[in-house]
Amino acid sequence: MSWWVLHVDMDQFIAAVEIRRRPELRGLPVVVGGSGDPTKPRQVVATASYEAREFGVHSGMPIRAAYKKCPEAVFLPSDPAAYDAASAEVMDTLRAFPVVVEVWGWDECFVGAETADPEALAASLRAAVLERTGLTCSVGIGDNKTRAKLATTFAKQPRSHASAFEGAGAGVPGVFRLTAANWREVMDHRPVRELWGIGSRMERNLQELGLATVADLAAADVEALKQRFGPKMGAWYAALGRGLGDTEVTDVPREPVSRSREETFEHDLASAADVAEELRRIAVEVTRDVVAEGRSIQRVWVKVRFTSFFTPIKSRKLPAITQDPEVIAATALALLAKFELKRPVRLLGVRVEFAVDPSSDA
DNA sequence: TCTGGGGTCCTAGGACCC
DNA sequence: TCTGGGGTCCTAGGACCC
Repeated sequence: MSWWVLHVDMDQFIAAVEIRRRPELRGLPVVVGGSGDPTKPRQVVATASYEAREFGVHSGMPIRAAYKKCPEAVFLPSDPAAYDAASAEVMDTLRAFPVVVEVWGWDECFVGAETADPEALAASLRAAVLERTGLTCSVGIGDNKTRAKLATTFAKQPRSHASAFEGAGAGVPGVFRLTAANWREVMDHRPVRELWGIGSRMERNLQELGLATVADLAAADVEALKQRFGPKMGAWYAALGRGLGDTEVTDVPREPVSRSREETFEHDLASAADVAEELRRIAVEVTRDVVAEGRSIQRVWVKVRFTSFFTPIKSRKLPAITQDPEVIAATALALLAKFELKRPVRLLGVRVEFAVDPSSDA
């Protein structure tokens, strides 16, 4: 028996939940996102079914672009409450096993377990989720979170790709094992961008240091990385290249530290009065959300996106913590005065940071 | 086809204090 | 008159993730 970290990731989760309640959609291209009206601008795809992906539709793409690529697709509005409920079904199913479940979002979690046969456990988890919820998932098996999370991407690939790897993990559909034993073989030649935590900007930065592949990053001088990216991030990137990561899995949910609301307007706001009015409304709404959760606020951010997509943010710490929507609205408006509002506004957002809850022992 | 919304964490620079 | 180094708080900005 030894400690394993599994990463469970639902397959096309949002689309799958929609198809589950409308079985007639099975096998059709389905695109979920925004209001469900594919002719409306300023909305993006949340999830596309595999059939829609065949047409080149993918999440993050403007819905109007998806409509151009695949006009015959079924376009559905996003229904967060339904995804919340389906997610809870999945997580409860996993918690019925003698494992630790650490939820990471609607459609994924880490599962920590003592087991002699992680592949058998992964198969049991997948079978139970399918039986209880009608939804399918893929499972990455790792000796830490970094490797488990990455393993899932291989678990989702067509078997012809995944089974091309030698060593542990190949053979079982929907499951892949990535550990210290096969890390180099699987990852060395891959671009750093495939690592969990390296985005497009960091890929470019690393490129400038001559680090293109995972093997390059693994062999890089840690001090040079710290010099360039700071003490924490430099050390972290070096570790990432070697597949090192956290082995701890906890079922204690993390306390949120902030909450926000933001809104992209279908038509840009051109007048200062309109901007102020909308900002006030959003500030009051986010305060209402926070108060409903019993939290107080100690800091306020205001985000403004202009038509150019330039998106500055201003923030202010409050002199005293508060739950008063009028204080938050007044603070947001005071912050708004610090922006140069010379061009039309595309988006407004208000984020508030929670006051540290004295009852928590963190 | 212009580019959503909701989060977290890290770094840097200036102010201020000792 | 000029000289220093360290620590902490605050704000801005950047990067990542789903």
